[in-house]
Amino acid sequence: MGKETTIYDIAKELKLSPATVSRALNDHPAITLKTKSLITTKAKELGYRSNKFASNLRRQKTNTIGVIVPRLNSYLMSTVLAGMEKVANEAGYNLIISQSLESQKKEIVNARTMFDGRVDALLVSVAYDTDSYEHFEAFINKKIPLVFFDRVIEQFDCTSIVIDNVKGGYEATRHLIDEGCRRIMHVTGSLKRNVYADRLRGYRLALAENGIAFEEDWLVVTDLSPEAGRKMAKKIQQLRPGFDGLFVANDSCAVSCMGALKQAGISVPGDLAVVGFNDDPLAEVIEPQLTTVHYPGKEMGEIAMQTLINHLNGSLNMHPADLIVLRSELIVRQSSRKSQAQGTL
Amino acid sequence: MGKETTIYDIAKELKLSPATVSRALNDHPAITLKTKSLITTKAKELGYRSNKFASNLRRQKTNTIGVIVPRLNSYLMSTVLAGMEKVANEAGYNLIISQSLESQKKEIVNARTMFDGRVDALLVSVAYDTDSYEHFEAFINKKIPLVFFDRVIEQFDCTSIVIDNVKGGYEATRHLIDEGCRRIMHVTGSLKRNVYADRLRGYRLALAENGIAFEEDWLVVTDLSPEAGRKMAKKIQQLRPGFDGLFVANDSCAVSCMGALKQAGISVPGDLAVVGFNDDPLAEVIEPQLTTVHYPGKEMGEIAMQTLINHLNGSLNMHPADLIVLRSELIVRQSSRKSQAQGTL
DNA sequence: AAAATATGTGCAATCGGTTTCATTGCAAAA
DNA sequence: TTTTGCAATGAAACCGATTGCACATATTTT
Repeated sequence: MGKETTIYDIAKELKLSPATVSRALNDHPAITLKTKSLITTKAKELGYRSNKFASNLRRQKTNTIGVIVPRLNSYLMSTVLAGMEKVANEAGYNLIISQSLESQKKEIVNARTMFDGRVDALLVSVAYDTDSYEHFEAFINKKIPLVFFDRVIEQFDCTSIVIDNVKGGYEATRHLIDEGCRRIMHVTGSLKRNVYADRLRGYRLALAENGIAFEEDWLVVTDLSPEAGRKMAKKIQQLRPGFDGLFVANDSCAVSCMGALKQAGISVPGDLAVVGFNDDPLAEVIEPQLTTVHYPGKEMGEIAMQTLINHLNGSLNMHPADLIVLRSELIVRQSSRKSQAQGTL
Repeated sequence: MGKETTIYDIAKELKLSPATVSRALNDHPAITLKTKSLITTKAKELGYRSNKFASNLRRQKTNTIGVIVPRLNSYLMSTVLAGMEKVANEAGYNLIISQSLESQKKEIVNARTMFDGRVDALLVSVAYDTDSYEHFEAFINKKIPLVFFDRVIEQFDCTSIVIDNVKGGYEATRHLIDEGCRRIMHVTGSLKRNVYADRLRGYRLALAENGIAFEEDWLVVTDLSPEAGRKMAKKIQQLRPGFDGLFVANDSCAVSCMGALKQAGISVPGDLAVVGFNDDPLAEVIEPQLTTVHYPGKEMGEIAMQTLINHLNGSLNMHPADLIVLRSELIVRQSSRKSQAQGTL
């Protein structure tokens, strides 16, 4: 609680005005080099540190960027955040991170908090069940830059950073078909979310393109949790030998499903070829290794943040309706290699 | 950029003073219920939101808690952070999160930023190579609550939240011995860090207790990355059949090591029993499933944050030298079941 | 009925930088 | 020598909420 030194203290000691001190510390061109060095030296001597509140209050700027994610503790999201933090930190911005825990209600509260906290910009990946978007309007109205990533919404003309989920879904399915699958189940998340809706679109596109008629009960909407994966395994077991392919929209669900299938004596890929999504480290560890779509999480975080910061610094005009699509690609591993694995069982 | 409404606007409209408005909005007891509801109604009508800068400036409090972690994108850390965020959010605190990327240099910069940002408190898990601690002294001097978790330092009389790493290391090693191992390699991280030093201590304790002489070259210090795990596998292969047990201080390293061992034709646990640490989801997925020490990450985050907030709110005196130790326990899975697995090979 | 005590509001200072608009001093131009 | 121009610095008004103290009513006590 020792009293902080302020620019007034520095000014008094040097018999200068606080205005000059402020300018010197901000490297204002109108101040002599000599005066500047005098002031910075004294500042160091007194252990001065700028009071951000005062500065923020005056300049109406926080140097803080808000991020709302569904959850912090998922491989994908923590990777994206790591990328964001790195870029933001280097650019001198602070990150306020909060998680919606997949609930719209909490997302609304978080958005409000960010708004009241006067963040300079907001980055959002929306929750599982979000279906109204008024809580973001305040940002639009106040022209606070708002960027969506991964799980985006088209409601507003905001910059969005995504991967090509249609392509990802298409390639995953197409690959299964190429491996000889004809009856491919698709396990996914809420179709309100672009990521899942688009992957489904890709899936259906691949089916159609190969003359396979899609049936409603090939599609299962779940919360994509590991438990959901285990439940799916049970279901698949009962329907046997209904399906020969399985495309799950998320690796952790796919992996737990594979584990349960294995226990049930169903062979992957022999009986059922499996493809996941995201390229979670789990995918490389499970046996057989999981074919999946690589998701460039860190790059997404870095690019989203960089784009935003460029915009905040005025070096780049973020056109309202910008869409940035990152490359993702299918990583083929053993879980889908039906053609080579026939002998396994 | 529309002009914000302030308490002055509300005051003017209602012909009251800003002081009254401020008090009403803060639920001050000296204001009539009638006046209060009048004011809150008008505030809502005008879309008022408090200006935190002004408030912070006046009250010298940010309602923000800083967190510095080695990295955001590790299972353990993202889980801890998820716990912290949850509690902080519920208590109305914001979290500023930054990562040191295991570098002391960045940790110093981050600490400085947190300090200048006037966080109300700071939570830290120190970087891999940190070996001087002056960057935290500023917090001590200014009596800003400083709490270490997981990777703690004894330098300061700060509250620390840890698990009993000695016990964890002891139980892991003891278990290997019970399973019949006599030559147990220990792969760990920097011994500057309590977590690794203590696990090593537990390891040696277990060896000593069972009359096994520890040899220097049983101990390998690495960065515990997956690559390190793969390298270890190669080394083990060369030394064969030097070791019959392996205790790795972290699951992701243990898992990648197991994968490489498997490829090299070394059977786990038949040839080599393996135990990891942390209970990463990977541990349950690898085959054989990895015996490991469960680490209550979410609880650690929640408890660290709750303790801190209680202290900030004055409801709990955090004695300077408080140490909170969370329970962790060995989870026995197949990777260490030597006694039952003899037949495998 | 007068005095003492509550009760509800307002005044004005304060928090610490930032910034506009002078002002001062000195050198170059007339 | 006087004027003009510019460079460096200062004075003071912000930014918006908080809060100690004063003050005016309203209520209770004597």
